[in-house]
Amino acid sequence: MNEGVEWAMHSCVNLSWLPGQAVTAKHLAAFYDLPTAYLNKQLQALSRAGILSSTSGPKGGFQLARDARKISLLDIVVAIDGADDAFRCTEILKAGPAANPKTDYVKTCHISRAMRAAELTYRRELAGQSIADIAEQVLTEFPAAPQNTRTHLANLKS
Amino acid sequence: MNEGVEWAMHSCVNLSWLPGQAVTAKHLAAFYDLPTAYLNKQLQALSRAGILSSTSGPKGGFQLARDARKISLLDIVVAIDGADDAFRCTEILKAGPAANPKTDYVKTCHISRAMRAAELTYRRELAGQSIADIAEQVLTEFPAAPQNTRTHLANLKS
DNA sequence: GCTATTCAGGACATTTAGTATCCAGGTTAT
DNA sequence: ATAACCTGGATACTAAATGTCCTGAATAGC
Repeated sequence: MNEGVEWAMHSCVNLSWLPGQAVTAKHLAAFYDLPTAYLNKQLQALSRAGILSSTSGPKGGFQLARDARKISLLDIVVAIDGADDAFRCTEILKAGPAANPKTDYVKTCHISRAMRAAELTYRRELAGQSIADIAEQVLTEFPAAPQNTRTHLANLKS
Repeated sequence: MNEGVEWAMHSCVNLSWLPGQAVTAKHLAAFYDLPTAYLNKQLQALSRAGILSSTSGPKGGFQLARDARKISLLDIVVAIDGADDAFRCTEILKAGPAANPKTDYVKTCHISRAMRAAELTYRRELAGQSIADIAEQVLTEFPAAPQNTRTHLANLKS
């Protein structure tokens, strides 16, 4: 899985501490010492997916496009890593002796179906966790986290 | 995910129709028109993992090393694709302002934990499906499958 | 023993995906 | 007007997946 997924999730949690405030890619990158230009690519992907909204120009930057409770971890995985399953059925049964060229083996092959079922439980689990859930867990463990994040980002001189 | 996982699973189902009989990599590859040398690599991995047993020399080949009910889809995924999670926590929190160098963020980071939890449901699902389960499903739908597989493999002239 | 068959595994080549940088162009606050 | 900032394409580098080839070891049949 793309490493950008991790960056995107942490960045979204950070942005959740600053609702309605635009944060530049440069600041988000500096927070974890990430390559700015490359993180920017991930942020653009989140923006295209409607997870973040971006504003150009001075005082511009990124912010959550909707309530953190409505942004699931799955949303971020799909935005950064794509919607494809990890296991891709290439329908090798079509090359076998009992093959029917008309059959959609992605749907009928029992191996494909078992792998797909596992993938669905994975996605269901990720869909059930929101950025707000993560933020709340962090808040419980580190009540100072939001303020710390805000002051640290504010102190990053552009 | 490695495409060899799909090949390995189908090959194991085929081998489950021929208990106690060695089948060569060449024959297993010819069954689905797969590259012999490369499939052989996957079969070797299954052999190293104790899923298949191999015998050298004429009349040699591969066979299931244990009862198909004791071979889960997860066993095969791990043997071919490795045991690593799809999401790899790189502990970017260590580079953040509230970092504690002593902390194991793979275990304490809530994002890491959420991703890990999803991965576990995925693995639990795959661990609950055996090659025998798949074979049984195929048998129910296509009662002639075992015999067809046997005769087809037998007719593949070396 | 000799030979043919087959697995074991290392070396290598090719292709594809992930990682990363740079720049030219458009937007906007001051 | 200028500087800050996002957008997206072009490009380069690296790592992983895919695939081939070859040598060596084991073994069945003669």
